[in-house]
This record gives sequence, structure tokens and C-alpha cells, in this order.
Amino acid sequence: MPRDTFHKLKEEKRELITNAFLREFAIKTYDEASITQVVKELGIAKGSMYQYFDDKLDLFMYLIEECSKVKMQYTLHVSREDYPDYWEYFHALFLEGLKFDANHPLQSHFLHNLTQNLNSPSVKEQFDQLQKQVVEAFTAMVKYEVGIGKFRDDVDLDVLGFMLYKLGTGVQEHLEYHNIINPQQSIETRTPVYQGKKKELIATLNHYIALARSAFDKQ
Amino acid sequence: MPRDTFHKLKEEKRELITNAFLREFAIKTYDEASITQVVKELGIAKGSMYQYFDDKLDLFMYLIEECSKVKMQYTLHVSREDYPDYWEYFHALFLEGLKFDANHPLQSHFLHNLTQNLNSPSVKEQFDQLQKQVVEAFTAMVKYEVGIGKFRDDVDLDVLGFMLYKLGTGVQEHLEYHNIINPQQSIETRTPVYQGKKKELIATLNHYIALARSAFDKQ
DNA sequence: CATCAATATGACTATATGGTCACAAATGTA
DNA sequence: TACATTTGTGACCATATAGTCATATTGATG
Repeated sequence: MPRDTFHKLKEEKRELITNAFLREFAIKTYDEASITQVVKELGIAKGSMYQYFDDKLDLFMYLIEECSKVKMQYTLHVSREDYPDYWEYFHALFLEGLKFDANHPLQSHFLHNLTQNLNSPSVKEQFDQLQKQVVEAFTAMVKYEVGIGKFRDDVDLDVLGFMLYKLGTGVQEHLEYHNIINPQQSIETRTPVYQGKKKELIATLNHYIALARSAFDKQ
Repeated sequence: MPRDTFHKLKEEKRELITNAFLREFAIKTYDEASITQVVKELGIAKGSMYQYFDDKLDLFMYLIEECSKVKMQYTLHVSREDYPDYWEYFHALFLEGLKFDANHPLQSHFLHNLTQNLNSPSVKEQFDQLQKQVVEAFTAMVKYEVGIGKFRDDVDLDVLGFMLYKLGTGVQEHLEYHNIINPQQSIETRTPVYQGKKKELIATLNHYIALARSAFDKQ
């Protein structure tokens, strides 16, 4: 948690600082990211940062929380009940992700880099915790779908849940792997990751959904 | 590539060195792994290491290569033609992996840690290259199965390939996530990762295969 | 204006490590 | 034994950064 001092800052300065660090952590590993550098860039003293945050990890967690909040505003709009089918819901979630990316590129960049970022041993614990939350959310969804007879019931729920989680991250990784999106480059050019790639994303997403339907749906 | 000096070493010493570093890289990130420490442990001079290898990366790549060779000896036994069905072949590959793990725990540990290991920016390039090889291998398999009419042909080959790749890594990650296996602990106790967990592995594997059959097979 | 608390500052410390290099030891050769 | 070549050695250097702290600055308050 940031200290009071940070919250008391003028909004402008607070955002300047937040954004500068978002940028740093968006292109570097947690361990690589240098407070010294960013602070120099910002023209503020390093000591000040330690008046705002307990330490590097505190700062990092704050950034995660802020970005998550912003993204939530988008995904919480989408509600399962509005869709007759889980996969249309799943699809809709991705579209919200697109909006988020377009409107908040910096936050999107940061979150894109998070996976790699979090492999640093220094934040492994935090990563495991986050991952657990996400997997559990997916497992809960699966459970619901099985319950209402939409998903198959002959496969372990945990397997379905974990696979659904992997499916979510898989689409993005697929697009990165095939150079359709390039988060690193997008960060440099400060453009949304999916700018001009909406069609490609949706096409790939639909392919994955086609596979997933066969795998998950009760036949 | 290790220097000649290294190859000329007595086999015993060569293995002592190799094993010590396998252990180090099995429990730490590439960046975290400390040559200084291992060398101290081994009781040899740091300078000697630089007579054996160009640098840290050279050493690391050597370890990858050695372990891969050993594992290959197992997986190359399995041939697609001996199975009527891709998934039985897939299953058989995992069983060979089990044998490898049981007979070469150290190498298995190292390879298990490789994924996390390779997220260090210092070796990102190497990781991408390795990943590319693996994904391409899977994509080739998929292409073959589609060709002989076993796999569906209405989904992009790249999607099938990438998903199959994810499936391979997914089973292991699933077991780790659910604490069925614990590579870190296994390294400490120097026991094979899957020791006493064969049944669990196979059960989970079969669940994933059940899903995959529905997803990939031509109906 | 004077006083006190909250902030800002940046030189400095502690800490590690990859890699080098001049020199020592060992091994081979004749 | 005398010489040459290959190996082994470990003190040393360059490098970088998270975090600290005594001090200076600012701002509010009466």
C-alpha cells in the first residue's frame, strides 16, 4: 500500500509518477526495472519514492492493483446472463479487453508484460496468488456450466477449469508467437497492442472457440 | 560450446562440474544462478570455469543440450507408426518422459525448471528459439494428422499446432498447480519429480486427452 | 512573522557477481 | 634434466542498484 504522502500528492504529479513506472515495468522484468532510472527521468529524488512506497514490491503491487481496477471496469460490464452460450460470453469478454486496450494502452501494456514480469523469483509468491484467483474464477465458471448442463460432466472439473484458463492466455500468446501483435513494439510506439488487429484477434479467437466448443460442450 | 579443455577433463571431474551446475540452474533463475557459489562448492577456481566455457550463457546452453540429448534417447524410441491413434502416441511420449525422470532425476529437474529459467531476459532469445522448434514440431504432427484424415480440417493449422503445444506443457503445469508434483521440493530431496505419482499423472493425462480428442479429432 | 511538522533531496552504503589476467603448477616431450 | 605447452588459480575490477539518512525546503498554523 502506498503511504499517505503519495495519496496527498497533486493528482497530476501522482499520475506522472504512476505512468512513468507503468512504462518501466511494461518493458522490463521486475528485477530489471530500475527505480534509479525512472526517478532520474522524472527529475525527482529517489528518497521521495521511499516516502511514497515502502519498497519496490509495494510500488509494483500498487501498479498491478491500479491497472486491474481499470480493466475490471470493462469486464464487469459483461454478464453471463446476457448470453445464451458460454462461448459468446467468453467472446464478449475479449471484446471488452479490446476496448480496455484501446482506451488505456499504458495499463494494457503493463498487464501484458505482467506474465513475464512475474516470473522473477522476487514476486513469485504474488504471481502464484494472482494465478490462483484467476484459475479459481475459471473453475467456478466451468462448474456453473456443467451444473446447467451446458458443459460435459465426464471430465474432472479442475482439468476443465485449468484448461479454460490456459485457453484465455493461449489466444494472446498465439498472437504474440505469430507476430500478429507485438506488445514490446507497441509499448515503444505507445500504441494499443491490438490497434488495427481487431479482425485478426477475432479470427484467431473464433478458431480457439471452435476447438473449445468441441472440447467443453456437452454433445 | 564448451572449450576443448573441458572435454579433455577426466570424465569424473567433468560430470562433477556438470552436475553441480545442473543443480544450481535447476533451483534458480538463469540470472540468479551464481557461478561464484557453485565454484566455491566444487572447490575449483572460478578462472577454471572460464577456461572450460566462454561465459555463463555458453555453460547454460551446454547444460540444455546435454539434458536434451539424454531425454531424446527416450522419446525417440516412440514412433508414431507404432500407434493407430495420435493420442496413444502422445500418451506413450509421456510415459517415456516418466522413465527419463526416474532414471535421470537431475536432468529432469533441470528441464523442469527450464521454462521459468528461460524467462530471464538474458536468455529470452534462446528460449524463443527453443519454443519455436517445439511449436513447429507439434504443428508438423498436426499437419500430418490432418493429412491422413484423423484431425479436423476446419481449424487453422497454426491454431491446432499451438494448442497441442500448450496441451503438452499444460499437463505438467496442471500437476504443479494442484500440488500433485512439486519440482522444487523434488530437487531438494533429490528424488524424481514423478516418483510415486505415476497414477496421478496418467489419470490427469487421460482427462486432458479426453478433452483433446473431442477438440482435435475429425468427428 | 515565527514555529513546527510534513516533504523533498541526493550523496552514500552495502552487496553481489560476471569476467579478467598475471602468475603458478602440472603435464608432456626429448 | 631442461624446456614447452596446457591447465589451474584467486585476487581484483567494473558495474549496478535497492534502500538509508542527515539535512534542506516547503507549507501550514496561530
